[in-house]
Amino acid sequence: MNFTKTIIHWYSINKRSLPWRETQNPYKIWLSEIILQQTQVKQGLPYYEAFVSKYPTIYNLAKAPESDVLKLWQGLGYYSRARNLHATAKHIVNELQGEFPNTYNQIIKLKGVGDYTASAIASICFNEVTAVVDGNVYRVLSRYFNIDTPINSSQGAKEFKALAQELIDKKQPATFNQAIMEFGAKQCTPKNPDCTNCPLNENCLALSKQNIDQLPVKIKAAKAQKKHFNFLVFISDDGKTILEKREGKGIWQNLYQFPLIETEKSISEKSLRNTLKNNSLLSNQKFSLTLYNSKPIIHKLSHQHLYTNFWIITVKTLNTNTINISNIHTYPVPILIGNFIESFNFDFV
DNA sequence: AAGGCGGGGCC
DNA sequence: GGCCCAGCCTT
Repeated sequence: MNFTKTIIHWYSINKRSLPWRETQNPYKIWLSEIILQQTQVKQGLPYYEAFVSKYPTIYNLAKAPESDVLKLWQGLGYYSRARNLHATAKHIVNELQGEFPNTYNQIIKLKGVGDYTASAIASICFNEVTAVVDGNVYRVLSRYFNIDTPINSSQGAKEFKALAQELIDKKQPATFNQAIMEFGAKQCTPKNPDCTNCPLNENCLALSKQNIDQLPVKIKAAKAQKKHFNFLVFISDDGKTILEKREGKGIWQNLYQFPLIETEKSISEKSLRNTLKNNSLLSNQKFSLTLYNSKPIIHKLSHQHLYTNFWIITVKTLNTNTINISNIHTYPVPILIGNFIESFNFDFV
């Protein structure tokens, strides 16, 4: 049995039951694909359910405020996905009369949709013969054919796309695309793949050459930088605090945070106290300052390691950017802030 | 071509 | 600690 037939047969036996596999509705498929970008099924599944429940159609999503969409996305990461999702929903409703584009060439024009996502939607919803290439596909193909072209190079992207396009089942592109991804996720895993019980082990070139552990080849990313984040958790006598919206580029765009002092090195309480004396948010009032966490909370992002302190500052009154603490749970915040809010007992206020 | 962009899970 | 995950966008 050849590669394509074997993969599809394996899938028919081993596929997981997942909600987006029960539909060809382009809105739901699109939603699931955006959620699953760089995200494992287990992590994305509850978010998919929540979005379908709160926004059953693209019209519901288009009508929502961006802040609500970000709130529902909170904790999933890569928030540009949520911003683009919302912008694209509005675009389809307002400019395309609510009609989801139905070809790869049209779909890929949508904001937040690249080659992978366009191929997934076009094949699953509209039966177009266009092969998906995601992390799973890179791994399966690089191993089966023993290809060492770096997968995160432009040459690699072209090469693997062309190979997948050759292998795709022209009569059932949707099934093949989902099958090869599922195969990568459950059989040809990154670590310790179960090659002994693999239906492709007879002709897998990397296996015969003992190259499984070396493939796929990936150009290494730069190491994460360390930063020191000092969040100022103001609490006023009348139950207010300060949350600011992160504007511009950079992490957590359009999410909210406590006022932040970012430093190259860690900052002492004494030095922070001096800095605060001249802080306009305090307008020369007396204040008390205590560090909430006993040691810095290390929040690891792909490209930054954030050494974080939460400083509690009680003060009589606040004037700028204040919110009522009783409403704090309605703002979209990065999970680093969200975890703090959850663990810190604001109820006494 | 390279770097930015999250958070969780595994080893 | 490092690596990976149903990638995309900007520079």
